[in-house]
Amino acid sequence: MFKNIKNYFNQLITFIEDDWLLFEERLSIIEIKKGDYLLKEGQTCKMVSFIEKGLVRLSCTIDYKDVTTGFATENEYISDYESFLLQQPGKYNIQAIEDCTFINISYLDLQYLYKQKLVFSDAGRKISENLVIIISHTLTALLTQTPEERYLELVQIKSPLLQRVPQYMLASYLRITPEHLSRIRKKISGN
Amino acid sequence: MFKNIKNYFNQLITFIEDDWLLFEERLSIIEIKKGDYLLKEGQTCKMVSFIEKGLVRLSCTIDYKDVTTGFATENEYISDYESFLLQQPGKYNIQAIEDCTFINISYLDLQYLYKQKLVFSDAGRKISENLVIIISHTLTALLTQTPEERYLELVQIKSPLLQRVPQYMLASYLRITPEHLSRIRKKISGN
DNA sequence: GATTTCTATTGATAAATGTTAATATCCTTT
DNA sequence: AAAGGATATTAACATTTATCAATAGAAATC
Repeated sequence: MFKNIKNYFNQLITFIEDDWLLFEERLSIIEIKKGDYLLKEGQTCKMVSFIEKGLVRLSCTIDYKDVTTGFATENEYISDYESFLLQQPGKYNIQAIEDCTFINISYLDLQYLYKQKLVFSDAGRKISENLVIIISHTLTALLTQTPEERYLELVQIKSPLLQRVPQYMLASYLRITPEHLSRIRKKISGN
Repeated sequence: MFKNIKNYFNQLITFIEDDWLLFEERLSIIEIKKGDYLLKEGQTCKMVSFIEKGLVRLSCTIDYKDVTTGFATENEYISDYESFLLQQPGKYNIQAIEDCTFINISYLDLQYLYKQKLVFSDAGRKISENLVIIISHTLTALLTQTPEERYLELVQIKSPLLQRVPQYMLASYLRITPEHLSRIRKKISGN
């Protein structure tokens, strides 16, 4: 069951067998169906979820409209990090675009582990650092690219994702209307 | 000399006197003049810099144009985190908008400290977590607000900063042209 | 203090993107 | 297979924002 999450951690850090045991007994598993929510805005995010299977989107409501701000899929983490880290009510929804299986660790269990051994604090630091890299890159892309360029990069880097996400959600993520995305796609495909 | 940086850390974590000694002997001080660069794109960012005095901007070059992506001032950190964390050449410049004094810690010294004591790894984790919160918030703002709304928030939250930054840099940061910012300001001030 | 350079504003026009509405396509469900 | 609902495309038009050009204002340099 924990093969994927173990692989993920092995890329970051060296756990000995004993660390794994301590870690695994803190994990919980949740399954939800397509369309269902793992987290709704206004709730305090209690856990970080490793995606064992499926695809989710991160969204929030702006001017009564639902805006997709990110996607995450197999072997990635998802959480409302701001809400999770501050343990305050957050602004984000996490919704399953496909049936999903999550492996979760709660805030309290994580704090417990951080205090137990340096290796856990190190792992937490590295995961945070990775997040900084990922979010920084997203931010830079948004600051420096046009919608068309962002779409092209998405096609290049996350092509498999495009097949699994409805276009209107992609448009929302790219910060353009579905109509405009449709025009960009037409233009790219060669008028 | 290290009063400000100590205050900053005391908000995050409890260092004992011994920790401070270990920490302080790893710090270095750099001063640069207005207009000069602490880091230029293409270089690998070797350190994280606490701003003791002054004001800097983070920028990168897009289509031969210089784009401001962030500001940082007294009692904040600045770095090209992506370049720093990966120890790879980066895309960002750090330029002094005013004469600056930085207190720096190098990548290698930081790795050394992380191995010494849990408290340093914990501090590093918390700083990364703070960064995640800050960058996430910036990202969300960019995803969900119009240029005018972003300007108004900037006025509210970082009013002192506005006095110190030329308007064309602000415009670049808001992702609009200086002309457009000028029009927004005119409109807000009451036609 | 005059000159020069950089910065900010304004107006006219162009380009990009959004809005609305109609139609077409695809997917479910029956 | 038909019906219904969701999603995607297309067109006409509106709005936002950028571009270009000219001018005004501010700040640095001599």
